[in-house]
Amino acid sequence: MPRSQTRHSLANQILDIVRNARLEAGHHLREQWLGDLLGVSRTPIRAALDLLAERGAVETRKNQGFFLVQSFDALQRLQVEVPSSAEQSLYKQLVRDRLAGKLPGSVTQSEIAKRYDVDRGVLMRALSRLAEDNLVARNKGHGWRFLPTLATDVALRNSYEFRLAIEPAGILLDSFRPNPAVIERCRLQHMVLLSNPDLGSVDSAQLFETDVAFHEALAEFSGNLFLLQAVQQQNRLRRLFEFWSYGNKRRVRDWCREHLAIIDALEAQDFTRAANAMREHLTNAYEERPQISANAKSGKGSANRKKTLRA
Amino acid sequence: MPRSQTRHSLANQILDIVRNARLEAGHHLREQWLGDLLGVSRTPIRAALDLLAERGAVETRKNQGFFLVQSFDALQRLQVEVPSSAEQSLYKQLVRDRLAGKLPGSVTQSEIAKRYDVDRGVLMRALSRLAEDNLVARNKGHGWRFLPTLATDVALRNSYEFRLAIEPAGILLDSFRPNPAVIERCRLQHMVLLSNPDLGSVDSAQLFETDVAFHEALAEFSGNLFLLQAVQQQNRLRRLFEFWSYGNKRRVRDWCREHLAIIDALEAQDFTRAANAMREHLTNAYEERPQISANAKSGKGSANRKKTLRA
DNA sequence: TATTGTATATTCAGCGTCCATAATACTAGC
DNA sequence: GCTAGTATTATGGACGCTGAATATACAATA
Repeated sequence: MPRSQTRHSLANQILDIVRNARLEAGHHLREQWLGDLLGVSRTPIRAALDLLAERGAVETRKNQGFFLVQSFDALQRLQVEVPSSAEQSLYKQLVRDRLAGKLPGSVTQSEIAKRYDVDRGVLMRALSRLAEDNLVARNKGHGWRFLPTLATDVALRNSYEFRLAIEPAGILLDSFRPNPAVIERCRLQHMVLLSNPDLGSVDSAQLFETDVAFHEALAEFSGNLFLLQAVQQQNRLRRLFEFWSYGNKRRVRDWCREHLAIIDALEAQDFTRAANAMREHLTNAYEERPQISANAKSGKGSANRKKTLRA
Repeated sequence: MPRSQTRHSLANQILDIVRNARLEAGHHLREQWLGDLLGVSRTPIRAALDLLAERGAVETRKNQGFFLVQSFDALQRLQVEVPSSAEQSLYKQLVRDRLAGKLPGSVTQSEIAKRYDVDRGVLMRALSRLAEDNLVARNKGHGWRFLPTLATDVALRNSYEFRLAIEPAGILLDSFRPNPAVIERCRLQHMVLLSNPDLGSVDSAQLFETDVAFHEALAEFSGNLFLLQAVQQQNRLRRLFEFWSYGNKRRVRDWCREHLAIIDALEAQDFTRAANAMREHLTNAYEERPQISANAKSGKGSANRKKTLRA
C-alpha cells in the first residue's frame, strides 16, 4: 500500500473491471460504482481515472465524469506499469543475493543499509515483507537471519510435499464447492495457452499467473480459509524463484492438459477423480521440477537486471 | 521482542535449559555458554540471571559468576511470570470483543484508540501481530478489517480439517525422523498428566502447552519447514480461543492416551500406524471440540452463530 | 587460560511531528 | 434524483531524534 503505487494499482484493477464486464467504448465509468467495487472512496478512484485519462484509455467530460474511449477488447493489452518501488527491488535483490550465497545467514539492518545504500524505511519494509513470507526472521537480539526456506533444493521439495498434502485434501472436503463461472474462465485461459502453436510468444509471467489462478481457485472452492492461505503462501514463494523461465515448453503443455483433466472431473462432480488427478499433477510437476542450477545461472527473464548473482 | 520482556523470557528459557540438562545444585552457569545456546550475547543473559538470582533460583559469587542454588527437579515448578504488556492485553481484548460481536468487521485505528484508550504505538503493534496471525488485514484505503478466521464456528472446523490434512501427512513423509530424546520427554509429560488423579490441580496453560509441544514436535520431525510453520500457526490460533478451559477432564485423559498411542507407534517405527492414530486423534478432538459458548460467555452477539455447528 | 567484570560502540525501537493520501461533507450541474 | 466537482476532516505512513537494549572489546580475577 505504499506511495502513489496505489494509483497505478487501482488503475489496473479498473481496467480489469472493464474487461470483465465487457464494457464498450463510451461507457460512463461512475466513480462511486468503481469505489464500491474496489472498496475505496471516490478520491483514489478519481486519481486512478486521471491516470487512465493520461494514457488515453478514458476521457473526461466536464461535469459529467469519465468515459471509456476504447471498448474492452481494444484494452486487452493495456496495462499500467506499476513503478517498482525501491522496497520491491531491495526485496528481490536480497533474495537473489542470498540464493547466490553472497549474504551470510545472519545480517543486521545496518549491514544491509550500507551494502545497498538504502534508508531505513525502505529497508524495514523490505525486511517486514520478507518476514511475512517466512523468508527471514528476527534474531533474538539484533539482526535478522535467513530461514532455511531459502535453501532452494530442500525448500522446493518441501513445497511440493506440502502442496501434495493440502491441495488434493481440499478437493475432498465436504465444503468443497466449485464455482462454474470461475472454472469456465480457467478452462478458457488454459485453452488459449494450448491453442498457441508456439508457446514462445507467451511470456513466463502469464504462464505463471494462469497456473497460480488455477490452484488458488481450487483452494478457494474448498471453503477452508487456512488451506487457501497456505496455497497462496506457496505461490508467493514460487513467484520468487524465477526459475519459472518455463524453458521446458513440453512440460507447459503437459500441465495444461493435467489442469484441464482436473477441470473435467470437477465439472462431472467427480471429486475423487479430481483429487487423484491433482495428486498426479503435483507429483509430475515435482519430477519435472525446474532445475535450480539452470536458473541461478543467468535468469534470462531478467537479463536487464544487474548480473549480481552469477559471476 | 519488545521491552524488558526479553529478560523474563530469557530467564524462563534458562530454566528450561537447566531442566533439560538436568543440572544439579551448585552447577556453574557460564554466561557465554547460555548466550550461545540462546543466540544472544552475554549482556541479556546476565540480566536474566540477575532476575533469577532475585527469585532465589541461582546465586552470584563475586568474580565467579552464577551458580544453581537448587537442582533441576526442585525447579520444576518455577516459572518467571512474564509481565503482560499493554500490547498483549489489547491483542486479547480485541479478539475477545470481536468474538463477542462487540466490534464491527471493519475498524479504524482511531476508533480503537478511543475505545480502549491506548496510544498509537501499542495499537500498531497489536494490529501488526493480529495481521501476522492472519486475524485482521489492512483495508485498501484506511482501516482494518477482521478476517473470517475469527468467525469461530467455521474457523474451528477449518482448523481441524486443515490439521487433518497436514499432520498425518507429515508423519508419512520420507524425511520424517523422530527424535528419540524428544519423544521420551513428551511421553514423560503425558505420563505426569495421566498419573495425576485429579487433573483439577493442573492448570489449563500447562495442559495446552503439553498438547502443543507434542504436535509441534511431530511436525518438526517431518523435516518439512512449511508443515511446521503451518502447525505452529494453527497452535497460535488455538491459543487464542480460550475455551481451552478444559472443563472436560475426561477428554484430557483421552487425548493423553491417544498421544501416547501415537508415541508408541513412533517408537516401533510404525509410521503408518502412527499416521492413522493421528488421524483418529484429530477426528476425535473435533468431535469433542470445545464449546465456543463457554468462551464467548457474555456473547449475546454470537449466540446466533454458535448454533450453526452443532448437529 | 577461561571466565567474569566493566567500559564502549552499535543497533534498533519508541516517540513526536509532519504531510501525502483517503474519507467525508457539501455544492453545483445534468 | 443522480452524478461530478470542491472543500474539509482524518488517517496513518514517513522522517528524524533519542535512548534503552544489545553486542563487543578489553581489563581483572580465579
